[in-house]
Amino acid sequence: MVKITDVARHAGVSPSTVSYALSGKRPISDETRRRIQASIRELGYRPHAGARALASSRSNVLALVIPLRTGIHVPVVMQFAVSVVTTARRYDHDVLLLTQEEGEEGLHRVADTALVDALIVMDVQLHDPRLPLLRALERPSVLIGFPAAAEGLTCVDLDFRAAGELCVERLAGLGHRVVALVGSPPEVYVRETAFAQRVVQGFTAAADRNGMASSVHPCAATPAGARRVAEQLLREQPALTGVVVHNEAALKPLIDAFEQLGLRVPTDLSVTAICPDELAAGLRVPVTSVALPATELGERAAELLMRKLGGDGEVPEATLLAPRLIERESTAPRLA
Amino acid sequence: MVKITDVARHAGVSPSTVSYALSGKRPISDETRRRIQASIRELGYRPHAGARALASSRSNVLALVIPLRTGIHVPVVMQFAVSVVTTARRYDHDVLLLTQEEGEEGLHRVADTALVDALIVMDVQLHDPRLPLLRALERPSVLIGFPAAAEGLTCVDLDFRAAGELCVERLAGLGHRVVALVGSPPEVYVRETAFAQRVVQGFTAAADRNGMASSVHPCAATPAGARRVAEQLLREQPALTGVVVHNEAALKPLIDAFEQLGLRVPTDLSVTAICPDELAAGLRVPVTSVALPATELGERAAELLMRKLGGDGEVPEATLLAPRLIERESTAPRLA
DNA sequence: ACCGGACGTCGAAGCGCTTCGACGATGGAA
DNA sequence: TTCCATCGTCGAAGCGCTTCGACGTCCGGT
Repeated sequence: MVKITDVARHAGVSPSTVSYALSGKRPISDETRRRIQASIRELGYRPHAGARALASSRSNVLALVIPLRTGIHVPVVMQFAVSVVTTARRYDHDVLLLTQEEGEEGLHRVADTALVDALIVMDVQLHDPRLPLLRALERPSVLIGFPAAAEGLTCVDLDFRAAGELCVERLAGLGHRVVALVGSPPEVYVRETAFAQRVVQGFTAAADRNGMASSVHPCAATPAGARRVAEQLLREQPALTGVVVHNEAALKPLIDAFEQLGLRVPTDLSVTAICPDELAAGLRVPVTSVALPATELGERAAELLMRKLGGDGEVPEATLLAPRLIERESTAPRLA
Repeated sequence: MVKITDVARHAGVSPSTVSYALSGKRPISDETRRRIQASIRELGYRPHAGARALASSRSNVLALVIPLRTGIHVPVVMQFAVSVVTTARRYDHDVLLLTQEEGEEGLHRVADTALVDALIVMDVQLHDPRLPLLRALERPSVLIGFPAAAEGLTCVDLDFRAAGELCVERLAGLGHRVVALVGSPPEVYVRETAFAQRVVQGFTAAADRNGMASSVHPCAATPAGARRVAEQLLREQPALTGVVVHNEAALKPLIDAFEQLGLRVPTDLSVTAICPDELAAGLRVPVTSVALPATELGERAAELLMRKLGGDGEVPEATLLAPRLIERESTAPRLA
């Protein structure tokens, strides 16, 4: 193994000069720097990660905790992970992969051994048991998703409220006057995450603002549940022409149910959804939807972390990404 | 930060004794060990990863290179990654995530800086440019997939030949006498990977062994291509009752085409496939299939790597996992 | 002409851990 | 009883890097 002293000798300088030439933490003359760089190339020098970490107390590694729970859309997680890795590399950092299974002990381990400099935690629950730990940890972290009490934590997520609004605004723009939100299963509104409620808020606010008649319907994540909701809507809201779906599992069966009940999409009924793009695009009738911007979330999370590590002042505690609606074939102007 | 000297002082021993108590590399009396462990718990000691890596030249981190190319099934990659992480943890190792994008330079970086002790490389191509590097690297590696020349490399993969055989044997067992293999797109047989050819070999061998009439049909990965192959099969092989599909993209359109042409699956035609489970199980007619055992592959890869690191003698260069066929609804006995 | 500061470099002191050699104590073999 | 091997522990020497303080040199300001 070629080490810094070898480079120093080869370039005719001291090891510290090589180090400074590499880090730029002190001025080095162009001439010297060039000579050092030539030596580095010639000898194929690579600084030893462990030694560097020990001396500088910086490992240049981030931890990424990925969820394992069923129900989350795998391609989205993957997209996110890739985006984090790519972004981290731009800042000369690597990414250590942890599974949620490791729990708090895992966080402790990588943080306390100084294996990583910082952490990104995905799939944060409303009352996540890891929160106190993340607050107490001496290393910075960024969460994906918003827990109930986010004070003192840096969080990134899609702005679900705005997403709800956006779906409604789109339907309003197409002339729809009566809309319904088909939401997550009832239990989700209680436990898990706050995002479900945020969607409801946005949906309702936008409907009110536009003087639309609106209603909200939690929906079980099963075909039968979707069918039930579809029937109920037809019965109770005969004037309904616009639906917003925030329930991945129910989206397809819901559309099927509507069509079986005699409503064509988008001719009779316009549908928008908040769900992964692949899901929306892959249906028989591709659905106009607001996607979860996994790549952008990953990038933001990594960048926030780098800023925290850099000590560039404070970073915002909450980052909400603006939703973007992708027009597909499930929406149409309301028939006069 | 609490360090080993703190623990040593607290326990009334020397730092080296603490180290030996932890590593077990020298005998330590029960009494002393207990005292040390109590001190560790009480002080909350965690050895510094960098220091440990520097002193022992072992980082206890594996690199995992995941593919980004489109066309590979994301959930399978994810399953694989999780499995590697889980297995690595059993051996007290962590996993650093690299994307294929980093290429050879990335491998060099993590290996030469001693950031990782060993590497797992997924999605290996037939003539992968990284092979010479992996051979030359001072750190052990395991490949997922078989390149053209695998000498000197440790490779793990599904036994695609046996998978082809298994599909045919199943059809033979159901009484089918005339079978066809609908394979990968023509270009795949040239470039990319050897697995396509292995499936053909297995398919043909098993058909011959069972005295079946058989034919092989490369197939473009498009609905139109699938349709074309279906039509051709009906025309040229009127007695055909069994099909093996080794082409993810063509599976669904192929079945659709058959049914549109008047063949019911499985009544008139039995179909087996080699493809990810989710795909096979998610179709209108769930398809009897041989799955890619991602979890087991990940576990095997990690375990092989640990053995190589442990220096427990030699490990086999090639590990082929036995295929397992999952019975679904696309196969039935041949009608008399 | 003189002084202060920036520039460019060096030497040395660690960072926290592992590991090697050494050494007394113990115990079984001769 | 003597000797040697083993056990259990210690001290010291690094592992390869960063960083701090120091020191000459050069330059511009006064």
